[in-house]
Amino acid sequence: MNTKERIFDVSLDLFSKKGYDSVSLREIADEVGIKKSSIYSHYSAKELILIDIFEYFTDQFENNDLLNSKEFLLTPDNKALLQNPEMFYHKGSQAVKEMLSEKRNLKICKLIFIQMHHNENIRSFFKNEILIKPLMHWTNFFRILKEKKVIRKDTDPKLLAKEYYSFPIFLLLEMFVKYDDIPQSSIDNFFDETEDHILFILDCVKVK
Amino acid sequence: MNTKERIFDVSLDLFSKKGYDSVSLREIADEVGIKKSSIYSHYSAKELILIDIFEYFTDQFENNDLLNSKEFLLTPDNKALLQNPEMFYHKGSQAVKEMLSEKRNLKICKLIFIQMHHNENIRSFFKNEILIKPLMHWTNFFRILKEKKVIRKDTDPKLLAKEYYSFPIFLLLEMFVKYDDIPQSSIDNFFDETEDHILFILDCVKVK
DNA sequence: TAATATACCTAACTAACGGTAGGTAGTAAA
DNA sequence: TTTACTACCTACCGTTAGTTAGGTATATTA
Repeated sequence: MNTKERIFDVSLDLFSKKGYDSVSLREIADEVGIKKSSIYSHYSAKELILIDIFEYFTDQFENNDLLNSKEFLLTPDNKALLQNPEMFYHKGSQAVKEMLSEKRNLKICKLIFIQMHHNENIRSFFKNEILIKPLMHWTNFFRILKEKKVIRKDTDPKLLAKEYYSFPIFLLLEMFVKYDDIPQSSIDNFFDETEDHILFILDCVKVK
Repeated sequence: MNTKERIFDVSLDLFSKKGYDSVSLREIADEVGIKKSSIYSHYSAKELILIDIFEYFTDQFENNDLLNSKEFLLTPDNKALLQNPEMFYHKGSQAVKEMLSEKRNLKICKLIFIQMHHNENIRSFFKNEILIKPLMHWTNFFRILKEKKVIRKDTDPKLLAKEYYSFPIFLLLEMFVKYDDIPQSSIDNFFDETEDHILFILDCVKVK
């Protein structure tokens, strides 16, 4: 593992625990085992480390196979979906699981939660990619289920989207507040609870 | 309005927008219209401003009449609750509404969301008072409803508590990410959406 | 009227920050 | 063998942070 990667990982680790501003280059250098000025051989400014971390994440976000797969795309003709909406949820959940199973990504995710109020780029990423787009996605999901009479007609797709989505976001927030280093058991638990949750919601609104 | 109060309010305003560390005493002093060293006539250290703000909030939290009223206390013998659980929710919601209707409290609430990852006191306050205790409260709520057969017996009070509570927390987070200054319309909307939400949940699990 | 306290000021201090200059040892290419 | 580059070093820079010292004008109290 080369020095630049070590700087990347040490920075990410510290940033995700204390926030960007509270971590000094001296601290990073100490942890890596070099002098602070040597960091400049790899990153020409502190902020470029943060940008690098953030780019690493968004690249993965955009290139995630499952999130972009045809199976994940929701169309009104998707027979499999209509017969088994839980299956469709499962696909999406798989994509998130794949992403968060890498420790780096989980740390970046935490960093985003911590840092979004202090950095305009991260804030707008959170707003668009973590709030608006997923909510649109799930609204569409419930809208189609409603059109196709899989779920009751007195339901509001937009409300249901929030009903569904607020739960895992809450769990993430809870996790990030609770732990500096997030244990694997807690991650597993996150997916279990979210699974129970979607089953509950679907059971509530399905046409019996 | 005396100078100390002005320092309090200006600090709260800036802290809730940019976070504690990103706001300098110069900035606060400029906004108040005095020199930075004059702040020390009122607060002997920067952190004492934050502590003062935080104490102001927790005092209100502990002394909130509605939250401590008998009507709010949940007992298995509470006939009114069993006949109309929506009413019980309404009481709790009133207490929160009363609290957040004061602009200062809303700003402090935002400050807590922003600052909790950087301050151990605020983090543990959030963990205990905003996460653990409310979840216990709502678990108890659903547990009694279940015992008294108001809601279905195949429900899990703990899951229901999270089902209920994750939603308003999500809305708060959404609001704090979206706005620097939170407009009244957004606050009104928060309570409307939360009301729709609890009605939806109760409707889902009620014995018909 | 004299003494005291308050609320502000200017000016300076110390510590820490991100960043730069300039040098050195080791490696690789010409 | 010379040249050039890389990755690191020591030492220092300017800036800004929170904080303190010491002074002044105003208002209150003895």
